[in-house]
Amino acid sequence: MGSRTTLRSVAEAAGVSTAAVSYAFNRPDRLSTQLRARILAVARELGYAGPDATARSLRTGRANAIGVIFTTELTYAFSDPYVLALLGGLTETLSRSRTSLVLIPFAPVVAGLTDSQVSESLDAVRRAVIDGAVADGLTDDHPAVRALADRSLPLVRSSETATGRGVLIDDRQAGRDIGHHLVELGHREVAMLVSAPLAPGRLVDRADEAALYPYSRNRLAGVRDALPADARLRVVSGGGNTSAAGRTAAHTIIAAADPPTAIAADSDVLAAAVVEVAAGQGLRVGHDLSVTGFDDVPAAAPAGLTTVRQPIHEKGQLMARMLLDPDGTPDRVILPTELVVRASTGPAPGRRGERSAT
Amino acid sequence: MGSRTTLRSVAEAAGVSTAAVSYAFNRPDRLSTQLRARILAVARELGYAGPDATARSLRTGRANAIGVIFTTELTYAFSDPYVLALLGGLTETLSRSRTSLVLIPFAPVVAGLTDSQVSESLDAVRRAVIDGAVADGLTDDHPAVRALADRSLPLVRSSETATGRGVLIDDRQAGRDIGHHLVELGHREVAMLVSAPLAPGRLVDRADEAALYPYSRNRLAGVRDALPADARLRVVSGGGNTSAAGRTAAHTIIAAADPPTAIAADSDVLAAAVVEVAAGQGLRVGHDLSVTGFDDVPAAAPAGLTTVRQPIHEKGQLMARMLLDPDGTPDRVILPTELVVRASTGPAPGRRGERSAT
DNA sequence: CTCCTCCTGTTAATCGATTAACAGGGTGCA
DNA sequence: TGCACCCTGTTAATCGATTAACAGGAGGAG
Repeated sequence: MGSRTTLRSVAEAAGVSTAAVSYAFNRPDRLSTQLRARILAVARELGYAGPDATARSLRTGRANAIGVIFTTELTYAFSDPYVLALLGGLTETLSRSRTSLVLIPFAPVVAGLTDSQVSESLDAVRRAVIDGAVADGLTDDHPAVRALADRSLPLVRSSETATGRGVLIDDRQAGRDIGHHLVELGHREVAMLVSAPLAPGRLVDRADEAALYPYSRNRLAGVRDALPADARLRVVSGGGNTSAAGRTAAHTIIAAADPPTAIAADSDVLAAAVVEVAAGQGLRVGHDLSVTGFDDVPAAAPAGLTTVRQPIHEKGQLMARMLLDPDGTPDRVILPTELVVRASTGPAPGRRGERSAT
Repeated sequence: MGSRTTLRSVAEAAGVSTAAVSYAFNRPDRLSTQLRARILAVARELGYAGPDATARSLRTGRANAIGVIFTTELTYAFSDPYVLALLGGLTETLSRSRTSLVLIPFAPVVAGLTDSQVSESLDAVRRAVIDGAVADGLTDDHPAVRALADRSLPLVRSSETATGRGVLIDDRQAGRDIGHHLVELGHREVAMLVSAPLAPGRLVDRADEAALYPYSRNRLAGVRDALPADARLRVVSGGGNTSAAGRTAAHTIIAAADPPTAIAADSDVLAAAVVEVAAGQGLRVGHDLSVTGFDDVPAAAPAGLTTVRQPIHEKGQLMARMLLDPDGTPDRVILPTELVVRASTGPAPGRRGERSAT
């Protein structure tokens, strides 16, 4: 009376031990059919729906859930095709083992956060009842990653510098592929558009490069590798990887006194924004201006976007599997990428026909 | 040694009570600055990252998380714009209170599930460590909803028959709005395309109607209300609310011996698929065939789709707020909808020019 | 000098389960 | 008859914290 019904109250009402009630719900074979039936009947009568989830988690040490950290505004995250594909892969694998996915919010790192904001944000990370977590695109020294590591939770990362487990792609090689493709087409004036926590359109100098996401840095390095000495590469911030930010940045680039002949974007979202702006300015994409993306999201093919395909869905599946079955999976996997050439890239203007063999 | 470090081991190492350690982490003001510093130092030394999340949840009775049930394949869910908008609204509000969102998988009800499949699926629902849950588009007698109710967790629904709390729209009125619009345009041969757990393209008879989602039934009833006696309405299953299923259904409808002049779809996704198929068959949408959708998702405007706008994002925000602050929010809210007329609807063929005033 | 408060820290009950170890009775078999 | 083994069910320790109630000492007011 008064207090909620628990395993114990059911046991008392049925005149058995709490162990018996527990077995009635968890191990039917440990009890005679009649006793189990009686216990279940008493439970139903008392409105007892089964063992409490939290208590069970505490006792068994399993939460049946894994977490994923969101450092961007969650609202935006649900419009990012990369994130969606990753979530799709994760949940597909998780749901097979009846494991939930916990979306953990962390204050977006738009501007610098004060310490107290960070520690407040960390609260959600610390309080999350999970068996492991996925941190995609976060550096080792990100507060959330650190908090997770401190909790000594199994962690899967997508970062190159992964300590512990990771599923990654060779961003630098992918960058080279893009670079070579553009160079082959005769481009010597290239702009790289990276999503970064910097104002969209802003020119990224060497000092700023530290602020870039690790994958951006690597892709950038790859593009640099591929460019010959006589080529010029400028790096421009695309802001938060949204269409709007991409358009802003695209305008800046295109309006420059000496615009590039090719723009290599960090993501298909940004690339699509560039294509849109370019078309709006009367430029023929693939002729007057070449544009490349990254990821090969579903929208890339219809848009005719040259891009690097990475198996995002599989990445999510694999990350989930690594957390569910640590022993049956490797600690580190590098997934293949592939340059997909479509209509958005073509010979550099003024050099048409010069395309070198293969 | 051997065992993980806990609040207790820190207390012992520091030579204080466990209460002191707890206070050091949760209530700085209860301890002298020096003692707190000493405890924190000892904790750091021992690699103690703070109170265990699960134990804390058990003791305080708060999980700092709310759940949302997914009955469709999760992979698909992340491509459904309605779901994404709802999730966006939910997470936006939740992240402000540092609350996580738990995505709980439940076996998709494609075909009939066996009892054991259902009870296996229910496991995730029972084990979810949450303070409340959102069940969108599920009937009262859905096993997952029942399981949640049995756990006596606060529940927010979007269903008309909501027991407890709910955020809903007037689906029937929305249906009437669509019906009136089409009737005004002179349409008398109308097909309603509903997402339902039935084969796409299949004609839905009165018996099948019980299998429709509640919102579909209500929208259907609304359309029926609006149609005059001389009009004919056929109901067709659009399957699982995907483009692919929608295209299949669209083909069936358009290929019929006596095709309708207007197709009212249950969702913008289905409507867009219809438009695509119709265009592919050389039909001019808005002239030869009128098409309406539902939701007014982002893609609807560019596609020129006539549809009913519902404030999905706000719905999500409100649902979250209801769970976070039960006392400060009403039990039941009906959100407004609005018919948005665009180019996909026009006068019925053979009646052009007859459009009645307003 | 006495009484009252405030400040710090401790005691101990409690949240709601799981499960290894044990025990008693029935069966099967030699 | 004796012994081993299987079936059922119980005992009791444990998972890792939170927090109301209490207590001792310091300082202030009267």
